[in-house]
Amino acid sequence: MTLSDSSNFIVADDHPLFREALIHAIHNCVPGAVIHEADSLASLYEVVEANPDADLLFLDLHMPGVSGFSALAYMRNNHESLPTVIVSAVDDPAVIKRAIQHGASGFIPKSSPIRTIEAAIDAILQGEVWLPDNIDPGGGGLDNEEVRIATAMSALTPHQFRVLMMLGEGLLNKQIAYQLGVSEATIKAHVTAILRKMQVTNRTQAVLAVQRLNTKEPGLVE
Amino acid sequence: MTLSDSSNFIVADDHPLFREALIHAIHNCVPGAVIHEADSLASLYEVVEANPDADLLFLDLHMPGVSGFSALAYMRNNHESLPTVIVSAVDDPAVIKRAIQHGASGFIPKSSPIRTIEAAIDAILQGEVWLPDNIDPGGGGLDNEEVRIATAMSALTPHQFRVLMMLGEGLLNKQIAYQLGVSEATIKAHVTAILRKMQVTNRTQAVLAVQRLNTKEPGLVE
DNA sequence: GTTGCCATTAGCCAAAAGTCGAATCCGGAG
DNA sequence: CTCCGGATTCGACTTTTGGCTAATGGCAAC
Repeated sequence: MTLSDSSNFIVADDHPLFREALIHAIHNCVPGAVIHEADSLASLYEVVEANPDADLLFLDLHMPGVSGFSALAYMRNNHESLPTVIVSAVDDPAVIKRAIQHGASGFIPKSSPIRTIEAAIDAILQGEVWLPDNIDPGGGGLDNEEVRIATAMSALTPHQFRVLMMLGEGLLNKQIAYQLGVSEATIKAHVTAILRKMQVTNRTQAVLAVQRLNTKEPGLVE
Repeated sequence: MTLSDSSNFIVADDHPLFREALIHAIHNCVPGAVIHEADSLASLYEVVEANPDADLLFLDLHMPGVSGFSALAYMRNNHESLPTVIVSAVDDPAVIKRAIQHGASGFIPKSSPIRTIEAAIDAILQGEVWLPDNIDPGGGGLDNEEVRIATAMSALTPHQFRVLMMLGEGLLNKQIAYQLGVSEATIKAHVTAILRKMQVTNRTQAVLAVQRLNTKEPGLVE
């Protein structure tokens, strides 16, 4: 009941069954909605590029190619006009808080009953920020270091971001080049740019930086 | 009131104030106890080597040089006769469960009242496994991958383990060599041995493996 | 169009990483 | 004591990284 007849949504989740269920819920909320699917970081790129006018992105925290808040931080700063809702099996309050602080427009735990999920979708389409019950997004802000990393990461170009994620899998330049179908020289150029922007001096440190956005553990008190 | 007059304890924690408080509590439980202190991974090594007959180790989860379960996994497999109690500011049930599954003889949250800490020490000296209230160590076991990593890590020699931890800080071979006072060639040899034992092909992958023992996030469901 | 950014690649070079084999040291078994 | 195995050390060699320059083409904004 919410929008024009040409509502465009993107659902990014690597679990086909859940994707289908989510799409079903969306259709219940917005009957005429057009929904595009992605099941990996690579396909998410394609879909987002192909649909720059999308109204909302449902993003799983863990997909092949990305894990944690990396993708969220990147999407938020490179496609500011595309609101992003996190859909995740994790329901740790700290994770939810961090997602919101990284710019998510809502957080839907996969464990939610369908009724709740539909209510969440409705609320978010109204422009609200939807959170599970009993979650207070207030309180302490993000770790300084985490903000710095997220900011640096959002300054990466799409290709650089993909390469960074592959560094995070421990791949060699050669392997990355092969998988992306480009020459090793290209990857080296990307890596150099990545190290600069992330303000680190080698790939291991870049990977460690990414890890800080990919774990529940923010900065470890005491 | 528990043991012979020559009880030997080791307290490893980088926070001087807390170390003192813990030592005080131990003295209350075992008046004649001899207590050795360590405030880093390096000093922990020295103290453990110097006191192979120690009766119990109180180990903080986060010290300069190590973070997470790495040190626990290593100690448990290289000094089997030395029971280890984790003392940590973290009190996430999942973390406590994993500590026990990695072979800890108990878990004492730093937030515990002194009375409780003393009760914990008493219980552990009796040979019991002490846990905070309302923690059930049962349930799902450790991630397969996590077990493999912990096992591989426990096969490392002391030097190799230290080098691995320093890899985990993103240091260069050169820097590690300087800090340990040996040549770069030596570090390279250690790294090669580490890569073999951890069954990975480069340092980035080794660091990623270590990270899996250093975060709350075990294997990420769904 | 012109300008600027991104992606791509080559080529070159210096530094870092990783492999191999060998020397040394050291603690325990015989 | 001698011998053995592992830990530690190190140098020589190969591969991988990372930095720099320069050139190409595409695409979007001005």
